[in-house]
Amino acid sequence: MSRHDELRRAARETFGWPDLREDQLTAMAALLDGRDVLAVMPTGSGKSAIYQVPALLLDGPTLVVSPLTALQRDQVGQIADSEAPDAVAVNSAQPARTTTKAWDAVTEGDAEYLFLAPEQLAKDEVLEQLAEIRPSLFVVDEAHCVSSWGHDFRPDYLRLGHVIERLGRPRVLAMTATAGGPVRDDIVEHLGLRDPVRVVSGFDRANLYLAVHRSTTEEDKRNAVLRWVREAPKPGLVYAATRKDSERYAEELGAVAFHAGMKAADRKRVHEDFLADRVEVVVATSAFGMGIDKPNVRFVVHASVPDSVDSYYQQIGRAGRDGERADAQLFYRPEDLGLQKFLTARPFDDKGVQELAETLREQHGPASPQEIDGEVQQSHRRAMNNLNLLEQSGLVEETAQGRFSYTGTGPAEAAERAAEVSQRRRKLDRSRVEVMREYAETTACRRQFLLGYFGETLAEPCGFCDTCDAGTAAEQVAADGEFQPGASVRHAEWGIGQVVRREAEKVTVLFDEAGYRSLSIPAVRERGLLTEE
DNA sequence: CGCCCGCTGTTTAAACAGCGGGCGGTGCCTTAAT
Repeated sequence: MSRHDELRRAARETFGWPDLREDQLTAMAALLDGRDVLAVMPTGSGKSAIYQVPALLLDGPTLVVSPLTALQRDQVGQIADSEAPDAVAVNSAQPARTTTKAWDAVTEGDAEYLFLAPEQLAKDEVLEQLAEIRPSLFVVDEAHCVSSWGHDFRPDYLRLGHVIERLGRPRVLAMTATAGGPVRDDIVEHLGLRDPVRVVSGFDRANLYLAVHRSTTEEDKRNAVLRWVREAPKPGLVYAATRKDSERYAEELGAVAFHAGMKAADRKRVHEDFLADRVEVVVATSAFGMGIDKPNVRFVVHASVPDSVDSYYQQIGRAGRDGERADAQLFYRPEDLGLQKFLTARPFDDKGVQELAETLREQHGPASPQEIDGEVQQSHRRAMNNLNLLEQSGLVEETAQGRFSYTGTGPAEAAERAAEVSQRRRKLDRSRVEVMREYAETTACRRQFLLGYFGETLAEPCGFCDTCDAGTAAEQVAADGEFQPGASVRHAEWGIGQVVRREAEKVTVLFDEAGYRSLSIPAVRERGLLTEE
């Protein structure tokens, strides 16, 4: 029996799925062959199947790294409802007794799927247990978190590559619905994927109408948001930039707020009420979203720009999953970009890096991250961020299984090199905010813009966005063939990059060092700023 | 970087302008105190 037939049969018999799509089969077969896989596929396209089915055919349990305990609970429940072998979770949100049972089930081979957050994998005793179990498949769900959270908010995401090594390098599957170029690179690099099979499928959401409303004053914008949402078909979702704003809009709209400052019970209730159509409109910060798979969301309104096109696309992707018309409306003021720049520009922790470097240098022999964490007067998050920075600076190396040593000279060098790494990151983050500006301000086709950002091309303006309606999209189609998306270019100051977007008079390039930059074509021509490689 | 809120001072004494300080988003996990 061919690999594909074998997979189809397992899918049918165990999960009751009548057939698998070609891209699912490609990814699954690659895993059976022992390859690493990066799957970038829209939500609702059966991403989970990609690990659930091959897991049945591989010896040894499957580890699934999942960012939220709520998601873990949902997925465990979903598998329990099928004929598949058992799934369990290990996290702090469940009673200790449940966790003990979960470990027993996995150790004795009674459970096939084990869900945990990356923070669990930062603990030595967890790694020791897992190493004995010898998992055959390592899955990173919502893998964009590696990039969006790993660099500061949840640094354990950036350490998963080491965890994979430590576990004897099982094959790895990284899955996400949204990832532009740098995010994909981040995932591949930090998970240490080896020549991964990349399965990337359709980004276009043709039933989403895309539009941007520009306002001059804050007050005008507020009123425009309120007016639009009041008149729109429901249910819908409004994204606000701050907690306070989400509450204010919610009150004015007679809607419900959702943000991370709320009590867990309240958040749970809002989530459930929205899914069950008991609440028509939720006004949320970016906390709301992951795990929301509701078919009939008629609009996603942004009352403020998010921090990147990646986030924007992720958020508007929650609208119109039933395929019916839905709206993605962005209410834009350039001033709102300031907040996103502030939020993505966390200061470099000079003292912390020095303390960590000093501690590492004085230790006897290589140490585990947990031991290093215990030696410094810093929170886990700070310590791991600083360890990650030192590692990216080339000053820390894994010199024994799961243990790390300092290879640099003094703390001064450490601080200097780590600051450079940190600054490069910040530049990229800022440039991603700038691309959000470009989206909001373009007169070209918005869909062509979004798809281009994710490396897909749409030959003609889409005819289903505000710029197409206004007739400006057609004017922005470049008349010549120079600097087309994908072309490699070189800039005197910013070095090597790749064209991600071309308009009639403008080109946007993703530079390896400087992030996203937009250049005017006349200036480029006149001063010979860019050369195609 | 820009807002909002609260304080000050002004002035058709109850409300309003002007100014400055503080604040702003994502979730694990842990453990101590009720």
